[in-house]
Amino acid sequence: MPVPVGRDRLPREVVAEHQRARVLDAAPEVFAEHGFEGTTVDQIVSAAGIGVGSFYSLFDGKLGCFLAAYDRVVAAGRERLLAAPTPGDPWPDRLAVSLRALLELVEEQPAAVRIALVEVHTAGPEALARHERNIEEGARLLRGGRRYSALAGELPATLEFAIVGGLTWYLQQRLASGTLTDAPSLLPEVLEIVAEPYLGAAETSRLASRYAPAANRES
Amino acid sequence: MPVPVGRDRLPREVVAEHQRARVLDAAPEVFAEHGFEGTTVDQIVSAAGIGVGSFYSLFDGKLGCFLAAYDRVVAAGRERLLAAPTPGDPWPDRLAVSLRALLELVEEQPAAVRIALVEVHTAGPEALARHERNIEEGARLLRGGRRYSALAGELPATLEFAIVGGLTWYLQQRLASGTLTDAPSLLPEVLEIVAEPYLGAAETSRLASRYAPAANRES
Amino acid sequence: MPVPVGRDRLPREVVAEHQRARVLDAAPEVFAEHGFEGTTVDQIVSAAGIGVGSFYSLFDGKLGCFLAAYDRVVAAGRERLLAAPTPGDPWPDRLAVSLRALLELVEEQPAAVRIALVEVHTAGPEALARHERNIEEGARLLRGGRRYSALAGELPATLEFAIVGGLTWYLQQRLASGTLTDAPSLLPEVLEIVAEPYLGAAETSRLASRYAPAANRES
Amino acid sequence: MPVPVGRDRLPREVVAEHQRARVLDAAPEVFAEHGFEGTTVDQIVSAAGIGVGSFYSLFDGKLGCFLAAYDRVVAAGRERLLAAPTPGDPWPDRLAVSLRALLELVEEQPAAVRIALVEVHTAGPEALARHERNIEEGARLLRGGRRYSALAGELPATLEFAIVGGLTWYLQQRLASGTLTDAPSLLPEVLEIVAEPYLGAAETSRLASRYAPAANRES
DNA sequence: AATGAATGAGTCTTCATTCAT
DNA sequence: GATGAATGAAGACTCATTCAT
Repeated sequence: MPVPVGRDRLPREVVAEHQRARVLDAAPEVFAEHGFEGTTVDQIVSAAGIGVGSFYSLFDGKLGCFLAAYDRVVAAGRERLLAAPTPGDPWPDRLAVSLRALLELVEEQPAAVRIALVEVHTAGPEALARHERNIEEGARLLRGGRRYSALAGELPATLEFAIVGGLTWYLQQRLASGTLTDAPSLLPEVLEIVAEPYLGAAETSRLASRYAPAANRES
Repeated sequence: MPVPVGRDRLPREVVAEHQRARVLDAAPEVFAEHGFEGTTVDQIVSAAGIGVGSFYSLFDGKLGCFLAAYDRVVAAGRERLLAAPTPGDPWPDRLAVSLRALLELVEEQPAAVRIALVEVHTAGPEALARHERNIEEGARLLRGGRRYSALAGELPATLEFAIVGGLTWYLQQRLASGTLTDAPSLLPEVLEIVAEPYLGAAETSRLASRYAPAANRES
Repeated sequence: MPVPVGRDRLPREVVAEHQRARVLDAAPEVFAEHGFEGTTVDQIVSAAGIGVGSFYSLFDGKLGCFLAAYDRVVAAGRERLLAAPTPGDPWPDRLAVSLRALLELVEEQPAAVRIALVEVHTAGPEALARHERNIEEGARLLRGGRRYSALAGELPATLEFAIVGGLTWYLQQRLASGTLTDAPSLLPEVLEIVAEPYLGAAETSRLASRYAPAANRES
Repeated sequence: MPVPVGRDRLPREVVAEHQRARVLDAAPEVFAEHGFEGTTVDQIVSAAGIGVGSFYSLFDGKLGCFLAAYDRVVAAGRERLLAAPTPGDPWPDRLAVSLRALLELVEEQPAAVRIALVEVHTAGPEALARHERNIEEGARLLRGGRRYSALAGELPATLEFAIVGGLTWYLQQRLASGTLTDAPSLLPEVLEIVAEPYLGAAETSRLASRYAPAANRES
């Protein structure tokens, strides 16, 4: 594989991207800890190990930084949830695998999840607008499950929003209480919230025992 | 000029209580509009028509005022929800009537509902702690419905939290979009979220048609 | 003379006005020393002996303070120049007396004169606009002298602006060089600049010897 | 590959000088638009098409750049004003031709004139000192006209400063108002300000009609 | 007891200057 | 030699809280 001729195009841009990445890596932790309003730019730059000046050349102020971090967190999460399931599998299986991936994400990056679900509400109208678009996308994906429901016709139009809300609440609660050491073990409960309205209790239970780790199957 | 003995022992306290009430009446509107961090003490005292000095003799700072307003709003809401149903009635009917009362409350005092469900997340750990206690109380009340469920044994332990989360989300969404002109008509959907896990689809539907206003029964 | 009934309406407003006055007294010195851009709000509040917060409740920022100081300085100057001459006197005499008053003002309050004539150019468009209006007023007043001129018809339309410019320049120069210890003695030169175009050299000379202090007549 | 001896001894210096020239060409426009304090180094280097690093190796900071630009502008202006008149001609004619050249300069390079006459006041003491030296030189040149004045003995010592001040003011006013499309046509007024004190009204008028463009002679 | 004028710590942001590449 | 990314000191301004009247 031939290396492109030319001395070092990379360095400059790579470094810039690298710095942006450092900030976007550090920002969620800071925003998650203090909230959007309570976070100061100084806290962010300290955590990222850059100067204030660099921060302002990298982002359009504190809000710009939050939005960028939010977008990145959401993009990474979407990617992960969509990449997890095997393409040809039936919807219930794909849903279960995606939710398991979500739980793993929550365990690995609680701060990222927190800014995507909680802090986004406090960062002004633009953040809220983006959040709503993302929630709607989530609801749209979920709605695909209606074809698997015997009760499809009776399901209320806002079901998906209620599900997303319930799920968010559930994760938030776990996040806040700090008791989230074995996230994947929560899969049965999460499936209960998300899948049961479409598949019914019995099928949901079967799905849970198929995808939950062994440790939980015996409970 | 002799002052009548005991002239204003009462008045003083009464006036103080009256002023506290004025502030607690005005505060939810202000906090709901600007968020906790975004609200200034000046905005509160202006809305309440008192001086800053009085404010600080009445409350322990901005946070103290928020907590007091939150407590009052929650107490009034609990009172209302508990007082609405007829004591001897069966649980499903009492639930439906309470939820209808909740929807009326949302319509009448959206700001109060908003600080109780949304802004409370941004007012620091003490606010969060109180909120969690209240949510737990709500979940405890709801849990009483399990005895009516055929599936009682299979219901996940966190079901009630998910329900509260879904309900909160649902109300929040409606609140934010500003389209909440006929709150009581939402009763069927709300029952779907709250009651269906316990009573099943059929019974929930029957409950809805019994307590929803006529206008919606025909839909 | 009966004192108005009522405890103390004065104090509050008097104090407020007093503080404003303190700032407006101190500001010209600071602005004159560092220029508009070079002056910091901290320098102003230190000089005035108040806190930053008070400053911002008194004025609409640094520019607001400058404009207020400029207006006050101009108003005081106009007042002084207009009040100096004896109403019934002929124009040349009134002009001479006004100019003598101006020179006294320059000697007493060089900082005030400096912000009115020099710094005003660096404080943005609003300051410039006000300055131009004032200059035009000065030119208008001066134009009254044309009726005393034998050459009235031939005088260029912009004569008055050139005179004001020349006078400004002259004062500025003296101000800048710091050699302005006996301002009134400059009256003959100032009359030369301002009055000569209207009255001619001979009459101007006579005017100067009539209004200049004795000490200079012999030179 | 042998490099030709002495290949680029010149080029290096030439390039440096070339870059300096590019900056000094661009700087007046920038300083004239934003004022000295309001101008950022970034604006200058962007306009000049060089990097910040180069800027700092070329000049001693922003002030150094301004001073260099000021000097260059003044030198070019002096050159032009001195080169315009025919050496052997009488002083009044040489003055008229120089002033016409000045007006052409104002029309061609308003930004240069602006930094030389206006912005120089806001660039600190060193700039002011240089400015004063230049003004004094102008006054000295002007003073040569006294020998042509019948009133030579009576002319005040500061006449020349007042003339320069009046002229500056006049040009500034025209520059600021943006109405300076046909600068040479202003020659009669400018002569009125500058030459009349020496030559008297009649001779000044004759001078104007001799050097003003035809279009104005008929007025 | 009630008021609101006064305070100043703390925030976001800009920009002249340096220095590693 | 030239570049521009990085720096951080410094500025304008806000607002929770205090305290003299």
